[in-house]
Amino acid sequence: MTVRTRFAPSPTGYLHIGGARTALFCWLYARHHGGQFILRIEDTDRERSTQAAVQAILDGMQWLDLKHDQGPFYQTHRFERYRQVAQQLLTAGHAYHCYCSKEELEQMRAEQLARKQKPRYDGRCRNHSIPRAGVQPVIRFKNPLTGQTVVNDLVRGQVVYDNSELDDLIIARSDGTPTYNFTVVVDDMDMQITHVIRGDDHLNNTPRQINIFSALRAPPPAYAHLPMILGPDGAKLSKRHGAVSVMQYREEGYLPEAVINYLVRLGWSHDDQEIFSRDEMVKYFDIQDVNKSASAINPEKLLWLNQHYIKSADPNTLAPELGWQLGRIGVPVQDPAKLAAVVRAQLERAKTLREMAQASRFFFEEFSDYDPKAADKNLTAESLPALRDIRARLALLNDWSAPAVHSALEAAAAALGLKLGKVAQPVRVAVSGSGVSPPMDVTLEVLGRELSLARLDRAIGWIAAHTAADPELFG
RNA sequence: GCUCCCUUCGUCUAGAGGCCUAGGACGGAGCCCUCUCAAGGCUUAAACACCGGUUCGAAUCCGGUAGGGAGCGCCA
Repeated sequence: MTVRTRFAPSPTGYLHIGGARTALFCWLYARHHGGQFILRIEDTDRERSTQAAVQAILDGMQWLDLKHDQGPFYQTHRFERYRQVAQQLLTAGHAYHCYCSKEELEQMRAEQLARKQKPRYDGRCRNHSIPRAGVQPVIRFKNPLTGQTVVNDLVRGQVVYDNSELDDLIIARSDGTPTYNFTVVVDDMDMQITHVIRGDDHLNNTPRQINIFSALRAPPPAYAHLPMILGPDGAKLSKRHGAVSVMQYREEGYLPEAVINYLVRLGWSHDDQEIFSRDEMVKYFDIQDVNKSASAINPEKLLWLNQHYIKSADPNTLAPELGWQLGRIGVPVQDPAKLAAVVRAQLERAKTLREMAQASRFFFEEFSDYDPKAADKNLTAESLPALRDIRARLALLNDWSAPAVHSALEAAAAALGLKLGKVAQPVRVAVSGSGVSPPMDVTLEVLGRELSLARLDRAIGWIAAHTAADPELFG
């Protein structure tokens, strides 16, 4: 029997971290066993489901490179099938019409709560359901009254429920549309799902679903309920911290490889390994190794992984993403050929591509002002000779390369009897406008001769103007 | 309230009765390297929720307590 897993989101919002992790585990399990991964859109709630949300989910999965083998199947396209199966249950005596009004049910519920009981349908229409004029009945599933239902969960182990705890759930609303616990069973059965891997908020639904399976005389799939993902503060995920769209991670400059690697280690591990390639994940992933307890998101670790993947990426593949990030912060990229070189220069000093873009503005556009602190410290009368000297040496270079620039910097330092830093730092401020940049030699190489010399001239002029206006500097 | 689930450093985790003086990773601290920022290297602090039991021996097994979570809809 080939393994078939499914990811079954309801399209009421974007794909967030929790959903992505569920999708990843489903995908991994299928891949690990050479099986198939099915995407199913659970859109029976027509009020809340939107096409935009479907697209957002598809986009998110594509960005994370989680390809499904079949689907997407839409539950709204299968209403005829659900009607048919509901009828089958009715005929076989496993379901019945219930004419209770919503008000009646609400009252029942309130009374039970008042008596400190678990709210549940008391089955008053189960044996004598009396049609009421003008009332369209719902269909309820006849849950077994006695005995136990055992869920052999692949991550939780054996979980036993008394059937007396379960009530007769509605499988079709009065307007004829089917409900969640029913459509899931029909779909998992029809789509021959072998392993249901989902969030553990569904654990309590599982015995009901198993009972429907038996009424349908179909074998239930194996179940694996994944622990929740919590926000960094250990509280439930919220939009403030993590329950954001996975696409927002792209916008913030994360690589999909980093997000996937982060997610796979949330609730799963393989010895002490932290970094996993796709192939390694597929090879090692097993549901047995999934943890039972919820895990909190650790943004620092995600950042660390992201930096790891930035460092080890091919600069050429990152170049377009950096270009995109620069565009997002309003920096025009006239020379896309420069992007890969900038990536190479910044690889080790950016945790996200957005950070990289912010730190790389000066490569692509003129800065308006020097960073005041950096200028105060480095663009001074004292540094003027060094700047003039290095400017002259650089102008003479016929090989504008990092090693050549480096030699020039060293020569200038030696000639003036200064440490390298005393020459390099003023140059850094002159060409980048700030006190932080990649090493001077590669920065100048990437910047190019023309821009480098122009910015040195600008700085020399700036110092002249500012020191002249400030006699104190001459003591 | 009822049912079900969970509990190892701040966080992610290793650990299936002796290999545990509890290992790794992120983050923290310190040192080294260094033209800035990083990256890198080395060092270091930091945890078995609690109480009882079983056992020669328990982070590991059992029971209870406490804390946290989920579910209980004509939502999914």
